[in-house]
Amino acid sequence: MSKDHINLPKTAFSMKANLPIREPEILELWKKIDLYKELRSTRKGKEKFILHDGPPYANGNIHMGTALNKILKDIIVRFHQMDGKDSVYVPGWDCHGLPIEWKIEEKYKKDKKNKNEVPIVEFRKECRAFAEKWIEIHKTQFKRLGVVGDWENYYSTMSFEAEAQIVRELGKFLKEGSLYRGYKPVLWSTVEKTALADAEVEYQDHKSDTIYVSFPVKSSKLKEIENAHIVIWTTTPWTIPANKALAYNESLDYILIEINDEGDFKNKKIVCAESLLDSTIKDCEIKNFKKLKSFRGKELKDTICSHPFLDLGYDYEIPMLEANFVTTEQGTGIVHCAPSHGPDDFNLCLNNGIKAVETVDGDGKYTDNVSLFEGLHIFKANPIVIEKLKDQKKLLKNGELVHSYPHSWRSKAPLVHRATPQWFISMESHKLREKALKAIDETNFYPNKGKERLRSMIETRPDWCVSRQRVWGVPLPIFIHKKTKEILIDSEVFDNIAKIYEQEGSDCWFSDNPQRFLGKKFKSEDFEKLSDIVEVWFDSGSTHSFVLEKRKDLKWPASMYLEGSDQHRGWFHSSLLESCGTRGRAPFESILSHGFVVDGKGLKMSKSLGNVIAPEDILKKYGADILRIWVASSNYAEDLRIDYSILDQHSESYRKIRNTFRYLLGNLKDNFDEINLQNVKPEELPELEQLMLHKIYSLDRKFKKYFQSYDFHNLYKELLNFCTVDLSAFYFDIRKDVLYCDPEASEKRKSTLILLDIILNSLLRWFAPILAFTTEEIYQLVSKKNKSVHLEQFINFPKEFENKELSKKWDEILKIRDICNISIEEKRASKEIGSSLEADLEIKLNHKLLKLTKEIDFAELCITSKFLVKESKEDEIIVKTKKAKGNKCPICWKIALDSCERHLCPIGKH
RNA sequence: GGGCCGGUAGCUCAGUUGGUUAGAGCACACCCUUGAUAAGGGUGGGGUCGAAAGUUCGAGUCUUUCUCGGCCCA
Repeated sequence: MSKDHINLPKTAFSMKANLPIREPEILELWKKIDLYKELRSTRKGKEKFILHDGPPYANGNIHMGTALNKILKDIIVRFHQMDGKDSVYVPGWDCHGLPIEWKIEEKYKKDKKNKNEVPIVEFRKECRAFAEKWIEIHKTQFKRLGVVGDWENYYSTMSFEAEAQIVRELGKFLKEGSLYRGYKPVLWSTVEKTALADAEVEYQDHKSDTIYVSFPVKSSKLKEIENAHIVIWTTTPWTIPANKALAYNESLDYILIEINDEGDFKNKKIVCAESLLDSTIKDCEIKNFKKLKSFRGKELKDTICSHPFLDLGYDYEIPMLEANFVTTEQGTGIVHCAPSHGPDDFNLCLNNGIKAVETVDGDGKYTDNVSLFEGLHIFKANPIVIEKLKDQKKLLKNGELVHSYPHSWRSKAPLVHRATPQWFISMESHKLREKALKAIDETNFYPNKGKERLRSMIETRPDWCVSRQRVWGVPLPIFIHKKTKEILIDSEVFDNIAKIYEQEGSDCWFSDNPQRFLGKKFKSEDFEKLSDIVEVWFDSGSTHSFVLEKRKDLKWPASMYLEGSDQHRGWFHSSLLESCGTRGRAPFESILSHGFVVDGKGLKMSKSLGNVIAPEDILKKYGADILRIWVASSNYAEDLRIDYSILDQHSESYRKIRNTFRYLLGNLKDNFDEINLQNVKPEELPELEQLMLHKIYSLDRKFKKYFQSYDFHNLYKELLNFCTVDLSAFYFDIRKDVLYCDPEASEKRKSTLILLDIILNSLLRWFAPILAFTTEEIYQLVSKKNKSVHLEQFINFPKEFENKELSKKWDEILKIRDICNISIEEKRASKEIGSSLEADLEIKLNHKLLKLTKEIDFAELCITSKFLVKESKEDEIIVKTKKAKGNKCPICWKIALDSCERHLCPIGKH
C-alpha cells in the first residue's frame, strides 16, 4: 500500500539542533532586525520593568558564575517583556580599582618601567584603555549567551557622566555632614611613605623584639583579680604607647596565679590563659608560683585595666573586650589592642566606641598624640619602651623572635600598620543605619533568606570607609583649609568639579591647577587638595544615580537588582547605603540573589581540582540554549551544580522539547496561522481536545504563578513534563491515528489541528524566554506576523478552556488506561502480541465507572484495535487482553474482521 | 576560627501546619514499534531522606551534636 493515502508529518524543522552553528545565525538575525529597538517600540508607553545590571569588573574572561548571572537576568527580562511590559536592560561595567592598576603595574614591571616615574594621568589612561578592551570582549561573550540589551549604550563607572555624578553624590554626603575624616590602619611603608595593598606585600623573616607586659586591673566583676595584673605578649613593643584596650576570648579558660620569685613581681598576681600558663612561666622564667583560681573567659567581661604607663601620664582606662580572634597559639591568651596599628584591633575598638587616631606620621615618627614619645621614630622606639616598662615594673620579660613579617615588594623594608587619615560615611550621624534597615523591610527578596542576610550585615557594620590611597578611580573632591584644617564644603565648587568631569573626565584633578576647581570664590594657596580616590564600592553603589535616574528609558528605583549571594556584602549593600544616604530609600524594589556555580559533586571550581568548566566550552559543545536550560532548571536559591553529565541530561530534555515542536510542525505541515482563541468553542470539540484545552489552561495558571515568584526550576519542570507526559506519551500518541489516517475533511482531524495550532503557539511563547534561540528558529519558520518571537506576548487563555469536572473524570479514565497498559504489557512479554494494535481489551468496571466512561473509546485511548467494557460487581478494575482477531487494515493498521469502515478498505483482499 | 545557608533515587527537582507504603521527569534495564525514525510507546528496577541521639502514639518534616559542602567575615 502506498503511503500516498495517509497524511504523514512534513517539516523543514530539523531533528538535529546544531545549536553551536545555528545560534550565531540567529544572533545575526537579531542584529539585522535590531531586535532591541523593536522590543522598545513594541512596548512603548507600557509599564516598565527595569532590571538594573550589577556591573561586572572589566577584567578577564567570563566564567560560569558570570554566565549564570547574565542568563538569569536575560530570562527574567524576557519574561517581563513577554508579559507585556517594557522590560529594559542596560548592561554596565565596573572599571576603576586595584585589580586593573595591578595589571598595568605588572606590565610596567615586565617592561622595566617605574610606575613612580610615569605621570599619574598617563598611568590612568592605560587603566582606562585596559578596561575598554575588556568591555568589548565581555560584550561579545554576553551577546553569545543570547542576552538582549542596549549593548550600544552600555554604562560604565569610568564614563565622564559617571565620574561627574559620583562627585555630586559625595558632595551630598559632605554637605550633609555625614562624610567625616577619621583614621584607620593600613599597611604602610615608612621608607616609601606610602600605603601598600595586600598584593604588594611580601612576607619575609624578620627579627622582632618580644615583650611580656602586665596591665594592672583597675576594676572587675571578678573580685579575685581586682588587684591582679593582666599579662599580654607582643612582638611590637612600639605599639604599647598606642594601646587602648585588651582583648580576650570568652570561650577560653584563664587562670590567676601568684608569683613568689624575687623581683618586680614578687607576691603579685597575674592572669593568663590556662593552656598558655606553661609557656608563659617558662618564657618569663617564673620559678615559684601558686595557682589561685581558674575561670572562664566570659567572667572577664567589663574588666577595666590601667595602662602600664599610668604613672607617666597615661591615665586612661583600658577596657577588656571580647574578641574571637584571640587564640592560644602564642602569647598569653590576652591581646593588647592598639586601634591605630592593627585591623583586628581597629575593628574591635571601633565596635566598642574607641576610635583610632593618628599616632604615627608618614615618616614613622610618633605624633603629638603620643606623649613621652613624640617625634621619635617607631623603629628606634622598642628599647625605650622596654626600658620604661622596666622602670614602671610592668615588664615580665623581653626577648627576640624571628618570624614571618610583611615587607614592601619594592623597597623590601618592613611594613607597619599605621592609622592614616581616611574618609568615612557615618552610619549613625544622619541615621543611615536606621534608614537602610527600613529600606530592607520595604524590599522583596528572592529567595526570602536574603533579607535576613543583608539586614544582619547592616545592623553590625561599622562606618563606611570610602577613601583609598590609589590612583585609578574617581578622586575625592575634597579641599582642606591649610590653617583651620576645615573641609571645604561649597556647592559651587562641587558643581564646578562635576561639570569639568562631565566634559573631560577626572584625570585633570591630578594634572590641572587646583584653582580651576575652586573657581573664583576660593584661593588655591589656602587649601590642600586631597589625592585620595573613592573606593570602588562607592562607584558601583552610585550606578543607580547615573544610570537609573539619568536615562529617560529607565526608572528609579529599579524593579530588581539580581546578583550572586556574595553581593549582599557588595553591590546590594553599597547601593543600599548610597541611596539611603542620598535619597532616603533603596534604589531597588526587589533583590534576587543566586548561589554559586559548583561542580557535579558540589565542590567549588578551581584550577587545582581541574573541575572548571568555561562557558565557552559549553557553547561550543552544546550551545547557549542548553546552558539556558541549565540555568532555568536549577534552583538558584542554593548552589548550582554543573558538569558534563548534568549538561548531557539537559541536552536530552532539549531533544524531547525539540521533537515535540517537530511533531507539531510536521503535522501542521509548517503552516501556522494563529487562531483567535475567542472563536474556539470547547464544547464543539471532542472530549480529548477539551481535556487538552483544560490542561493548557491549568498549565498556564501554574506557569504564571511560578513566573510571579521567579520560581523557574518549577516552571521549567512543568513545561517539560507537559511535553513528555501530556503531549508525547499521551495526546500526540493517541492522535497520530487521526492525523495520519483520517481524511482532511474529518471534523475530528480538524479539531486536532486546532489543538496543535494552539499548543504550538503556547509552547513557543512559554519557552521563548528560556529557549531564546530555538523558539526564534521555529518562529522564523512558521510565522509571518512579527519580526521575532520575542516581540510576542504571553497568551491569555479564555476561562472557557477550564473544565475541572472533565479533568476529574479523566483522572479516572487515565487510571483505567494505566491498567490497560499493564495488561497489554503482559501479553507482550509472553510474545502473544507485539504492537498494541494487535490487542483487544476486555475491561471490567463497576457501575459507577461504567457510567462515567460510557462514551469513551478505550481502543482509541490505548491505541488498540478493539475493546469491550463489561460491568463488574467488584470495585477493582480488571482488564484482560486478547489478541485481536482479523486482518490488518493497510491504511490504519488496525485489525478487524471485516472492512475498516473509515477507509472502506476490503480487508483481506490485499 | 566565627556568622549564615544547604545535604531527599545516578541527575534535576517536588514533598502542606509532624500523619498511610516518600513522589515527578530524565537517565538506566527489558520489551514493543519502524507512519515523530540518530525519533516514538509500554513496563520495571532504583531511596537507612548526610550521620547519630532526643522529643512524640508517630519524624524527610521539630531539637541537639557531629559530618560534608558553599558564601561572607577574620
